[in-house]
Amino acid sequence: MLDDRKLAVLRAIVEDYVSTNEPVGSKALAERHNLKVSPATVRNDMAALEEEGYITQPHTSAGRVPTDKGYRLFVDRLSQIKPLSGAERRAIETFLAGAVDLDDVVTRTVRLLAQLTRQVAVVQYPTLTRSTVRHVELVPLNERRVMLVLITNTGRVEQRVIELPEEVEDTRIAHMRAVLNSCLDGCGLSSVPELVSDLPERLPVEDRPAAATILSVLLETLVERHDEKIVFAGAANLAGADFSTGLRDVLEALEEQVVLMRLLGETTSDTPSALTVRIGSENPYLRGTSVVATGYGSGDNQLARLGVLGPTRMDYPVTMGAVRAVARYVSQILAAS
Amino acid sequence: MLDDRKLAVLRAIVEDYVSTNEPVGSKALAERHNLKVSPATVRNDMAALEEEGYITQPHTSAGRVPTDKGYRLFVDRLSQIKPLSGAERRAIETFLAGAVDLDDVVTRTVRLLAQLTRQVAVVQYPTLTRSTVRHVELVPLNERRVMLVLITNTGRVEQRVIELPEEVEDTRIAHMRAVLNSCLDGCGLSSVPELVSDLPERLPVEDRPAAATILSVLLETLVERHDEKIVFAGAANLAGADFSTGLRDVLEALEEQVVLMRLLGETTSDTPSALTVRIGSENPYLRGTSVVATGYGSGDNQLARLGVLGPTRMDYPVTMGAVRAVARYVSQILAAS
DNA sequence: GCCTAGCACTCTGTGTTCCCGAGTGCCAAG
DNA sequence: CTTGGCACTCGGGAACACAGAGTGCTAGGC
Repeated sequence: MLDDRKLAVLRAIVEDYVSTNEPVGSKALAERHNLKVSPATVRNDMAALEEEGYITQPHTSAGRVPTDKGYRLFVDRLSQIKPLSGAERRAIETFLAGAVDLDDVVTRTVRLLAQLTRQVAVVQYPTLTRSTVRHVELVPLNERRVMLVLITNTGRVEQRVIELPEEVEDTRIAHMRAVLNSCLDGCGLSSVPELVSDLPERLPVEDRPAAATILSVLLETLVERHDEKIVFAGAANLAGADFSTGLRDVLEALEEQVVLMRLLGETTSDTPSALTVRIGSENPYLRGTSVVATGYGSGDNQLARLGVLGPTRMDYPVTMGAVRAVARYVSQILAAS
Repeated sequence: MLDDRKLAVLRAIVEDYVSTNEPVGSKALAERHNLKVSPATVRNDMAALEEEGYITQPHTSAGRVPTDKGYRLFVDRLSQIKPLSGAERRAIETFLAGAVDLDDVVTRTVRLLAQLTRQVAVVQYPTLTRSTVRHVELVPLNERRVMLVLITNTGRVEQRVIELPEEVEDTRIAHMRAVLNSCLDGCGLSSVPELVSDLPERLPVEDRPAAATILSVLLETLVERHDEKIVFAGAANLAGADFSTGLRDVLEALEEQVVLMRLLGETTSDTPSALTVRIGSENPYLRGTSVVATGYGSGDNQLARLGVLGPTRMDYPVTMGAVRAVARYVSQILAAS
């Protein structure tokens, strides 16, 4: 039903439309890509492609434009991910290597990706799930308050100020800290709740109310910040593009963590580092945009997702190449620290 | 030269133009605001105002529009800051009170301000300058690496992974930590450099190379993050407005920390909590936008700045009220923690 | 001297019409 | 199955007219 030439025509349409932003007609197509057939033949193929729903025409007599379905076929079967140039690779490497902490890694990554793709980049902070506890710190602020600092092996630091139910001396706080650390050091975050459950019993009776308060905050910290935090960059790149849904909707979505999460999607457990491409109406919200995303993280320890968001009319091969490359480099950086 | 009625006319023009977004003519003006004079008289006044450069007309025979100079006069002499409603005040209070740490305070503040003003809100993280050291932590990661965590009294936490020049045992690290804390606890960040200068001499000779490395990173941390970090929210509010300079420029500026800093401006030391209003061409970059900003922080300890950025055509009284109110509440919250 | 009414004038924005050209679909011939 | 030819469609730009809002100016009234 769709022979090779029809597929070639579809590929040509996608490529031309992406680069020119204008509906592409049969004549221009036959010329630019040497298809060795006449415009009339191309027209027949186009009619077939339109019949099948891969392309459409904005108005009766204009050129053709790919549909979401057309882009999908293009991405799946007609294109190859385009690798980055050597210069780009080196630039990425040196830029990311300069990061001083996790925050910095994430910030640099998101900017880098935005610049590289000229789209909006989105990066999710590594989740705590598979991380392990590196250190727990209790810093007395005054008699009734302590600051809880939780440091994980991914370099993440969580902090909470805790109001104690009663005054507790510094030495007793120090003791609790020691107990906490001996108990949790190196343990996976997911196992913290059970490890901690019988902990109050190992403390003197008078410390238990304070300990209970501290522990409840600790557990809260673990679940609350699970994988909530997402940052984006490159909003300026939206200015040029036109979205079927208004620009406003896109900007609003970018500031809604929840929506962004849904857009980035889940890392499928079987193929963790595979690129996910969601085109137009395939997206949960924001039907008019496409999302290219992938998981990243060190080794088999899949941590979080990153990707870019842009108009459906996007250079998928290049974008996919950039997303994949950046994800790899970030994973390396994270594994090294 | 500018009698009371002319000023009233200017005020009316600004108010009408801000609310309707259309050049305002003499007839509509005489009707809506009961000026008790005829359109013709208003026209004469308008001609005078235009002569002085307070208003202008987009084309011959359209209504008048305020110039930057006109807005300036309006803000300085013709308007009063509009206080928030009781409901709004309560909403702010409860929303900010729910914050769990400094990050959260800043995030909530910027979102709140964006929603309240329907503009882009910008918040600078409290600077470290006047902060004091609450605690310094050194966490051994392995034989050659430690993590430095610096906690300040403003609830800020800075962290760095440090590569040591040689292997150092955990007990020696613990000792360094103790020395560091005894030396720095409670001291102002600005005094850290001198306090730390003779510190290596108080350590055993064999620890000095490692200590030097750690100290250099510590000092770096202090200067580097000085007042660098700025966040914004509410970019979606830009979608409706029209800027003389393109939307793209505004979005780009928002992602440039340096530009944002310049836009927020300096806190003038004599009147720290005064509202700064920069209108259109008064701004260093982004000549087409206005910025309403103010310092915030606890008590006389002025910490950082926050504000909003929007089109020159902005409801200044309301915006100024919101900025002032939010700054006050955040200052309270910070003082309490 | 200031305010007002009237009037002629100048624009912008909008609606209409017209036409060109790109692009199509279809048909018949190779 | 491919190709050339042909009639058809429709969007978008140019030309044009027109109504309406708003102005500046001048002359008269308080």
